[in-house]
Amino acid sequence: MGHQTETHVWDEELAPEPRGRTWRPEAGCPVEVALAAVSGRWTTLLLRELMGGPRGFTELRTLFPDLSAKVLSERLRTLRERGLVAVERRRGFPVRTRYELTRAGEALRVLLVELYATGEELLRLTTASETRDERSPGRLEA
Amino acid sequence: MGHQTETHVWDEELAPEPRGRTWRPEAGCPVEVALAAVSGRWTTLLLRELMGGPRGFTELRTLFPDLSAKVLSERLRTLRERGLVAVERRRGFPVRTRYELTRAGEALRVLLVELYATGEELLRLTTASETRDERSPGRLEA
DNA sequence: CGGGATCCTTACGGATACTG
DNA sequence: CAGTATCCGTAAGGATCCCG
Repeated sequence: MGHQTETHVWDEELAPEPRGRTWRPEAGCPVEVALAAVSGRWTTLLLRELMGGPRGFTELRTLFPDLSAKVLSERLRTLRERGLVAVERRRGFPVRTRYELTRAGEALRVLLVELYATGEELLRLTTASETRDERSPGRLEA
Repeated sequence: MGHQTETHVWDEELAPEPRGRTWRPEAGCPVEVALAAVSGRWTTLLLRELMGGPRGFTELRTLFPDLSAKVLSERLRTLRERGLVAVERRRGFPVRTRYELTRAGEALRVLLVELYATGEELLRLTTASETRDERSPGRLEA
């Protein structure tokens, strides 16, 4: 069976190149990469906070009282591993740590803004008129 | 203790209004709403496909051979519950079903495009130069 | 101060089999 | 054709305690 890749018509906006033209969730697909970056509970909140500048561990704990130390350091480690956050440790006593976004981490700002905008749009569309089947009369192709 | 909400300086772009100014993952936060919409394995792939027009159940199964019937119908049900997808059933034999995006579902297109763009950017920034600490000398506030 | 180690519980995704 | 029902393994998130 020839794969459907050959015959399928591709939306140039949604899948401009081979990496996006996948038929399974592939780690190399840009969409998956971006989603992985912001995935996990608390992650977007942490990113939002780090967008305001470097923060310390305890500082973050104070800002997010319901976030346990374990999960916080887990999130921060993941963000480090993904190259989105960098750490700086000041020796001495007490120990000081600063977490800050890398360039890659800062690149997520646009996405966060878009997530917010889309979320608001969804809230508008789904709570305003609770009419089932929102589809308007004649519009499929713009 | 007065909550930090009163004293915290807010990024008007990241959190323009109270719903985004949360200190825990709240379901009402627009960012969470948007993330919930695209969350789950296979979800973005299904959305990408539905952006091209209505699709049938078996059609989707054929397009995604590695996606089991259980997970597919699970995803479709979730998307329906979130008001992102609508179903149309043709009676008779054999049964025909068509899944299509609602207006809310179509609103996700912009987000998918942004996810792709951000993902590519991340791939660029993290694979090109594998230098640790990507931060450039002097730039925090633009 | 800034975590790591351990344990537990639930949610998720996948495989298989069956039905209107 | 278009699903549902059942079972199962893994991973994610949280609670608690401990340590340099």
